[in-house]
Amino acid sequence: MTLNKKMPARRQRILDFIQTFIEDNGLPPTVRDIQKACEISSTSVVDYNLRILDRDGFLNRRPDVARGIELLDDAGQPVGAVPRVQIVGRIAAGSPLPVFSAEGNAASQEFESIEVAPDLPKRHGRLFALEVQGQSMIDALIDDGDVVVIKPSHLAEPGEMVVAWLKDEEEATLKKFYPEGDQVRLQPANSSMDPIYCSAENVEIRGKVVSVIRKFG
Amino acid sequence: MTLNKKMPARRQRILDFIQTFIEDNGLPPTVRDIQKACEISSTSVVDYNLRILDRDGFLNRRPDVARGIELLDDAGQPVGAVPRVQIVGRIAAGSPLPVFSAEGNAASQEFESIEVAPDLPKRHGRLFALEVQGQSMIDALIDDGDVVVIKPSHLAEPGEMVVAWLKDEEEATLKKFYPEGDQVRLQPANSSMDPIYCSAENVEIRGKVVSVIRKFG
DNA sequence: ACACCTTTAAAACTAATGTTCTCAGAAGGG
DNA sequence: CCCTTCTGAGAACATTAGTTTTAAAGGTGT
Repeated sequence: MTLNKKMPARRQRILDFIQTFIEDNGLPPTVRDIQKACEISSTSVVDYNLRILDRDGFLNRRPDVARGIELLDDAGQPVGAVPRVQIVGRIAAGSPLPVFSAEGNAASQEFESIEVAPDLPKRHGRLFALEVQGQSMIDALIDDGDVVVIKPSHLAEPGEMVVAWLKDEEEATLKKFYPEGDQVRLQPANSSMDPIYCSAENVEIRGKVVSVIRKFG
Repeated sequence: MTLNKKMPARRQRILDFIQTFIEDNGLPPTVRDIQKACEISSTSVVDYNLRILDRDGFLNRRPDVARGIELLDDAGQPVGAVPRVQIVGRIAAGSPLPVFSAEGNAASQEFESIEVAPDLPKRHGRLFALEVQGQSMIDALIDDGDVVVIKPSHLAEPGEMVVAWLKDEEEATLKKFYPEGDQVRLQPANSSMDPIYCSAENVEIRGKVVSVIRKFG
């Protein structure tokens, strides 16, 4: 989605410079700032490239506004905005897991969102969150009210903490994932607890746990 | 430190507007943006007030730069920088707690920092963090490697999660704080565990736990 | 070679925007 | 009361900065 066609080196350099400039100075650069920094002979060339970057969704330009450049991330959202992830539902032992839908969050507007550290979305892309209800995840060292930040995925590397759906039990659980042949070992984070063994067909990975956040007050 | 003298309502309004504008638009406002929003009759009045706000350390103005306003926080640092809290040390059962010094972090440069959600520093001010080493905090549902975000304080309200230093035992612990006469009840977060009772003299509160962060990958 | 599109270039134009000048009322101190 | 300082107002000024115009060089496919 990020690039269908090739990005000319000069245009990439412009894009990189804008990001660096904003980080360093707290405000977007002017056309002439870009011109000098990228060693471009004319402002019109900068304008030309900005026009394309705008058209291709890499940034927004506010017409006739000084420094009116706004960088967009891969999801088309302004960069530098407060990083929020939607809490798409609650998770508890025995309760059905909400569906992770990358699009069409129209129905989930009733749920809140939570602020997270900016490096999370930066490193993992689009994320969702679940609020844990009850003490059922205590073996994963996750308390009532904790928020679990999740990257949607159907695959996982051995050892990764995943949101697993046990089909037969109709139960969601947070465990470390270890495939062992046609069996799967699900290891609780609390190493004093015993693992669960399931048949691979019975386990459905819904996502990887990226972070657990507990807030007080 | 924030204000020695009175801040006129209009000047405060300008300051608030600048902050809101930056949050909403991702770039600072122009003098005329401020003029319209704050219903000021002349740009020179805006300039006059900005000059004073600059002199008093509330913001930086870059001369002759469009939208060259940069808001500063109470510590004189640019607002909007990535929110980081210093990890001032590690905490483990039986190990001495590092001292929380608000100033003079010159010696603690060897430690890393961690990105946190922007609302944490916004709500609680200056924060520190400790990285938990080992399984000793497992009764507080805190795992090896978790980062505990702390607001320095020597007082706490009943029920708050605190960093407590037990003098006799020379031990740091994270528990919920309940004063009971000249006794103190320290309740683990995991409600299936039993509380500890100490004499009030033996307990020293070092800070309040604001958040616990666990990152994977 | 020829159309056609992309990209670069130089210069000028115009709107946006920071700054300054002059004037005036209000507030406080001697 | 007069003087100074702080604050506000209106207008003009000067620079910054987005935009446009025109032209041409570099590809690509036919």
